[in-house]
Amino acid sequence: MKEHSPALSPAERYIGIGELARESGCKPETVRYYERIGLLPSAPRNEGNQRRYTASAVRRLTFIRHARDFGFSVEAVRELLQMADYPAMPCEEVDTLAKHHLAEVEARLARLTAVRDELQRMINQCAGGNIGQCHIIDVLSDHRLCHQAGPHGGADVIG
Amino acid sequence: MKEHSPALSPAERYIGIGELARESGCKPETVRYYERIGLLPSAPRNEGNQRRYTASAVRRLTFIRHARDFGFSVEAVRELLQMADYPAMPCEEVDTLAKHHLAEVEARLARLTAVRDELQRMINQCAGGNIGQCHIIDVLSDHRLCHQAGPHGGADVIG
DNA sequence: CTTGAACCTCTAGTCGCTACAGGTATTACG
DNA sequence: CGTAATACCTGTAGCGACTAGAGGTTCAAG
Repeated sequence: MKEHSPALSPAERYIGIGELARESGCKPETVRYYERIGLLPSAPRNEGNQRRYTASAVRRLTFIRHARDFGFSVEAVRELLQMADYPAMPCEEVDTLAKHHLAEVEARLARLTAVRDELQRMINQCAGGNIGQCHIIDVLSDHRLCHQAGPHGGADVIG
Repeated sequence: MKEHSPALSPAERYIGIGELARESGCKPETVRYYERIGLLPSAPRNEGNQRRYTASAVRRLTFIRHARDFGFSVEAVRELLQMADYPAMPCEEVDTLAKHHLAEVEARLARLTAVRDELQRMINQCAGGNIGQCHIIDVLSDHRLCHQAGPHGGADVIG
């Protein structure tokens, strides 16, 4: 017996973790990871203990990957998935989550833009002499040479 | 004996890790971490085994923090520090490092901008009904609804 | 001399995967 | 049918750059 269930419609065709991963743009390890942390339900297994997936798993995983690509955290994706599971609910919460995320993205953009401008200034002002005269090292050594108002915001907050 | 060395000039005054951290804008834990990974040299200790720092440590740590604020990786900072230690060397390498980093920042900016635009579009098109009709969920479910050319680039690459 | 803040080391946790190691299952070919 | 390549399994450890906590010591002020 190759598959767990007999007589499947084409729409219910089972695929392995590799094909699922290919179709949704991630790696098998990541799929198993998502299962472990509960983003994907535990997949049914065939007789040889290998995970079998249907088209609905492809859809769910595609949703996850896409939301992750947009920069939503795994926890946010978890909430989005819960919401997506109840199509009759008002979409207010989805909207709120998306707006909150947009605000974060805009904040990061602002910081990153400031950093880019400052980096450009640093580089443009480097006359190409030796390190002792190098404007880049100067700026890094002394925040006052920086055109920013305050601190840039901490490394983790930049990216 | 309170301090390790007698008769210090005011410029050589010793401070503790807390004051160093305050003056350079990070936490004592981070200072110890930087020492552990070799960004800061092992600090001399007083008789009670506590780290004592001079103004040069403040300068070095400020340099580190500032470079990190600009988004340079710890490894890049390590290289910058080495270069800064040799002021007579040509600043070509510093320039290259900075330019390379600028290119990365610009790439991130481009991706983040694309994400912001798409998020804005998603949110604007949400009519406020229920989740079944929600454009945000639609876009996340189906990449074809996205105005992007290709994939956004993977979550880690966004920030 | 006592109290409380600051300091010490060591370990483990964060986030979102990714990469092994060491084994089993499936599949394609001859 | 046998074999070899590939895909899959579990479990654990690693990445980067810290951060947090436990459990203890030292310092500085009153």
